[in-house]
Amino acid sequence: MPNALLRKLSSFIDLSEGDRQAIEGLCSHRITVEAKRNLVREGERPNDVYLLLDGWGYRYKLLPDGGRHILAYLIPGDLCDIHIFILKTMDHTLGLLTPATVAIIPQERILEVMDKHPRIERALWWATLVDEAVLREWLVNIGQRDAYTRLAHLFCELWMRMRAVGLADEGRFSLPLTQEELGDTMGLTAVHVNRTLQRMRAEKLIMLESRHLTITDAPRLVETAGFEPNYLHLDRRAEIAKLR
Amino acid sequence: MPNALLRKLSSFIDLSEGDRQAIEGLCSHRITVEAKRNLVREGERPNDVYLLLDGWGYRYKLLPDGGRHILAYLIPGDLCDIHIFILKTMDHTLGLLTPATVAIIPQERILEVMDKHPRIERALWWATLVDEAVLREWLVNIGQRDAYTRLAHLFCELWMRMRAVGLADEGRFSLPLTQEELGDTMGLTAVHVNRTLQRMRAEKLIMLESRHLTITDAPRLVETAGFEPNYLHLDRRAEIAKLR
DNA sequence: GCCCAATCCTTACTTATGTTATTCTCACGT
DNA sequence: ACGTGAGAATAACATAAGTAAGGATTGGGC
Repeated sequence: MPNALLRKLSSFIDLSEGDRQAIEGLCSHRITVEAKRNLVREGERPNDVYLLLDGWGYRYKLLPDGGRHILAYLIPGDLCDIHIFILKTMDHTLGLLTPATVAIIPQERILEVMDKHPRIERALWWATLVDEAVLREWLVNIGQRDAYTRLAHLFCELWMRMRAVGLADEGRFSLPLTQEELGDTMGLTAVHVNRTLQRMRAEKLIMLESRHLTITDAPRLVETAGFEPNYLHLDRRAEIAKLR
Repeated sequence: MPNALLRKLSSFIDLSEGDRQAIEGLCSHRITVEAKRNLVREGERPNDVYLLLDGWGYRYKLLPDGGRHILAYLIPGDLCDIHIFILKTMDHTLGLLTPATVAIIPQERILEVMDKHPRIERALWWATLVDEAVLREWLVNIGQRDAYTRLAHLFCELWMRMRAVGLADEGRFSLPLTQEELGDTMGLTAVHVNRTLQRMRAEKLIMLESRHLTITDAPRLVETAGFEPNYLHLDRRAEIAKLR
């Protein structure tokens, strides 16, 4: 299995053989973690950078009233904040949704590699900025769109991101999220997520079963979502992965 | 009038005299811009970094259906993304709400200063990461809280941020936002913002008049918002500006 | 001092989404 | 095979927030 980080960064910038080896090197210390574990909790200050190689992770905050809001999903190739050590403490929690393979990279290693490989440094910054851009788009999504459009938009985004790391064939990919988790992501209740998914199924846009999403009518899904992939900043190689 | 950026960064880190002068130097090229102008539009690729010295700015995205969502407010001392040049194009627009004084800093100047002054580099990263943390909190705000709590939370945040740059005395500060703009920020209609403000006034939490917000019952406002300022990462000097 | 436009406020009515509760369906462990 | 529990699916009902439209204020430009 190819290295997801390598694959992701390559879609942004051409890497030399040395760059590639350096990236492989970063992933050398791997651990496997069971589902539902937290990697870093709100209030803590991690010493390492985590890189997800396999499985799904997520960022979330808990509210005093027991609510939870999911802030981001991490798929293979995604890094947690490479500059977290500048801040005193985490303001949210980073957890795993599925069993996962995680590379643990000590701060110094990352800094050293970024120092020696300017292209990697640039690519890592790109990845960080894209994460932030995704956050902005989620804000728009929740703020401005109704439940149906919102879910459609999320599915389009996850589809594109999974494709970018080679984890979606055609319109089908792993989506290990419960309706409750989808609700906590979109600011909806699980009940309403269910209603909305029924409708999307009835209208033959998607199939969602046994933790896999199949997009059955991509053009219409993209259209109803008003999905514009520019915020993912896949520009350079985006041609390869055109929407249709 | 003191330099707002200097003031903000000082609340995070102790700066040397040299650092201070370097920061002052960054602000040397100033322009004044009239209200409602855009500084950088979606799709463009700016060459300079903008620093807001006076007035209010905001980031927003327009939707195909004519909707608008406001992603962030910029108050004096705030910078626009110092690494925007890594991405090919802006995925949102940066505009001004009021007449403003803006410092224009060429990329190279910023890079040069960051290179020569590691403390400034660190402080600028801190500012960037805080901006992102604010984005996350906004997502939670819109996703999980009702209109009343949402507005209360926004007011708490803006109050804290204005205080951090010395622009709020007691519970009063400039808030040049129309109800429509508040709505586009919180994912609400102007009508509902109005209703909600009425209620907040009736319950004596705030006064909002002639573009100024006065917080009349801070403890209750903070409590109803469930406001936890940790995400603003004001840790070091936060003691000075305790909530109550 | 007066006009115009923007902002604000208000009302009556509609609707999307939340709430609560019950049943259904598997996957899994013993 | 059997029970258990998490997740999914429904249903009836409640409510927060949206819509549309009009009137009241305000403040800046002449």
